[in-house]
Amino acid sequence: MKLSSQAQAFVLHFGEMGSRWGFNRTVGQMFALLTIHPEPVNADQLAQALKISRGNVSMGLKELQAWRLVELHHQPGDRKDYFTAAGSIWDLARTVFEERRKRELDPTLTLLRQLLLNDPQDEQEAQAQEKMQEVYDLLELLDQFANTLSRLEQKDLLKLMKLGSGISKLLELKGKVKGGASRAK
Amino acid sequence: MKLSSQAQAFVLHFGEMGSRWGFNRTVGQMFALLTIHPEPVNADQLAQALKISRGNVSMGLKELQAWRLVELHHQPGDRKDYFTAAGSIWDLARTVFEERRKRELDPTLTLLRQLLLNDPQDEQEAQAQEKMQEVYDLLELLDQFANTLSRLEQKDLLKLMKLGSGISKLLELKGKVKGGASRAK
DNA sequence: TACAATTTTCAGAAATTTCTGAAAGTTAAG
DNA sequence: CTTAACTTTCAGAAATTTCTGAAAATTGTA
Repeated sequence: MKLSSQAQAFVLHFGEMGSRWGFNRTVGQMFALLTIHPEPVNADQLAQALKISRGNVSMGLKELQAWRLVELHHQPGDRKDYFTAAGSIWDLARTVFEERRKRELDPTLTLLRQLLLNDPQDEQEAQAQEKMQEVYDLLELLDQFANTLSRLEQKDLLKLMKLGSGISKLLELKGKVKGGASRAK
Repeated sequence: MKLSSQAQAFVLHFGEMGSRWGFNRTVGQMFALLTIHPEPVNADQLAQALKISRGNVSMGLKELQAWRLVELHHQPGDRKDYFTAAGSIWDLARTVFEERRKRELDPTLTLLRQLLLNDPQDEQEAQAQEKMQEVYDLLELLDQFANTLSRLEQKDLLKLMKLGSGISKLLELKGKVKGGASRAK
């Protein structure tokens, strides 16, 4: 498997960005390669194309499977496992978005829920809890919103994202229109 | 400066989550502490409370300043620098969101713009570029949307986030209502 | 200017994460 | 069952990131 210099640059960049997006360099590279490569790719091909060890590829694929970003395929008469990116670019983005929501918000929500169960023992603690409650409320809202967005149909999501500042205008409508959205069943 | 065990837990957790949110452990801890602490805090207090070196505090504060998450204050008659979190919880969240957009999307958009300028040399490259274009279009849209959201007034943002699945209903309205949002000036 | 208080820097140490490759494990075919 | 093809595991090595603390730089005051 030969990568064009374009593809090479794309793959290397995803490797560099990987850590900001929640995975390590080689996982980022593997994801990039599978994303632009139209044909299913096997582990040896990945190791060769990315110049990394076979073991590393195995671990990386496990990670990508945990993220639900790859799909396993088989070629008739070949015992190797072949992989492709799991779905369209939009599907992939949605999956990354969902996984990140889980990893970046859920643990904190869980902890804050715990901490907020305790009664504050003094003024100092009461003040800290107030802040924690604010953090909790915001993250909870964000979590629900992220959840809503990732459940939207692509058509609606696209419409929403293209609204731009028109969003405010649309929000003004809410509740002002006879039979408007807020009242719809 | 003494931290209650509640505050301690909060701070340690932010330290652990730090790497997922884009900063390292001690920066995460410093951010958490400044967020729940009502009074301005100086570098020595941070070092003592978090049990880290003075040098590390200095680097961490530099990082938090780069993120625009802290504000510098001075106490009359005291030459030390004192810090507080920069604004309300909402302000902070918005800032983190904006910074992350910059760090996680902009470099990739820049690279893809570059790569897409080149004419594909063969079929293979043409196919790869098609995918890259898709990735670009999606990230560009996401970037603009993130931008729109972070410019929204808190009131509107809150309204939007609370809509839940009502979003689809509201989107249906778009363009169907006389003088609706899409046509408003 | 001189000095003391404070902050910043940065080389090397420590901690953490990632990677390799050999060995162990699994699976399909004969 | 046996074997060969393939995948996974994981201990230790390598790479990277973070942290420390002493020295250098900066700053306000007298």
